[in-house]
Amino acid sequence: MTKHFGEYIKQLRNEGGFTLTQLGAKLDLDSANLSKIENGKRDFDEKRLLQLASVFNLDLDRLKTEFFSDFIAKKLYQNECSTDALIVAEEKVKYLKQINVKQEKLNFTKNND
Amino acid sequence: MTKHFGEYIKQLRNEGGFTLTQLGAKLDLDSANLSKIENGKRDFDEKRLLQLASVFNLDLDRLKTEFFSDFIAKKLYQNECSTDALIVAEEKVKYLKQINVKQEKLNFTKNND
DNA sequence: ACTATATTTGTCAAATACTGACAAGTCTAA
DNA sequence: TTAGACTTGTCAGTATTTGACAAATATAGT
Repeated sequence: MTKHFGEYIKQLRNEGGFTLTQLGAKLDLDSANLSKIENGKRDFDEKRLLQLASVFNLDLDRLKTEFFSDFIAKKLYQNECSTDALIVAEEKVKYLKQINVKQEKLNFTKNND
Repeated sequence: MTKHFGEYIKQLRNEGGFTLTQLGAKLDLDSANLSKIENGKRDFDEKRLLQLASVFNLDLDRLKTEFFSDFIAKKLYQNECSTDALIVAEEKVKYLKQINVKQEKLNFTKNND
């Protein structure tokens, strides 16, 4: 388990035997900034997840899970929020998906009047 | 269940019989902007959670749970991220807390050399 | 229909946060 | 001690968020 996503990247990088400069190049990222990310002083930008996955041949969905779980844990921890929020969040995601399905059905009907 | 936190505020406001202007005043918030929040067109600012809790006499921890669960659900939904992230996040929160405890112990020892 | 109030929507400048870039520092191994 | 790796600090440019206000629309009472 890593303290933050940057630490996870560092692990990957070390396992892969890359330098900061090498990995930075693959991610379009200054090595200095990558260093900060690895040390938790900057956040890794969501938009580079796909690149990261492809550099290390990772499954994007798993990587997302890693990234967002980190993001969420940090948020809850920093705000001293109960992990009950996670349970509630799960229900809400279901609810949002369900609404979306309903909306699609409505649009379908509408477009076929 | 509400689609977003703003909708939840709207419920509270209606139950309390306030107008947007009235509630806005209590929250230091322009009524127009509060309207946008209620309709999901702006985000409610975290820093006003305490005020919100006090206006409606709500338990702050419960309100935080509501707020952050919404925040998290939105994040996962928008990024099409698996809810597995929630399980992982729970472990991570535990881990972060545990690290913090260890750190405190270290500091304690240090300060008492 | 008219008026007053409530709500919604659009816009904009100011404040804030984020990002890329680079310089300068420390660390490490040959 | 020198080269490459890594860390840290800083800063201007960019993007995002926020507060504020005007104007449009909606709603309810008369």
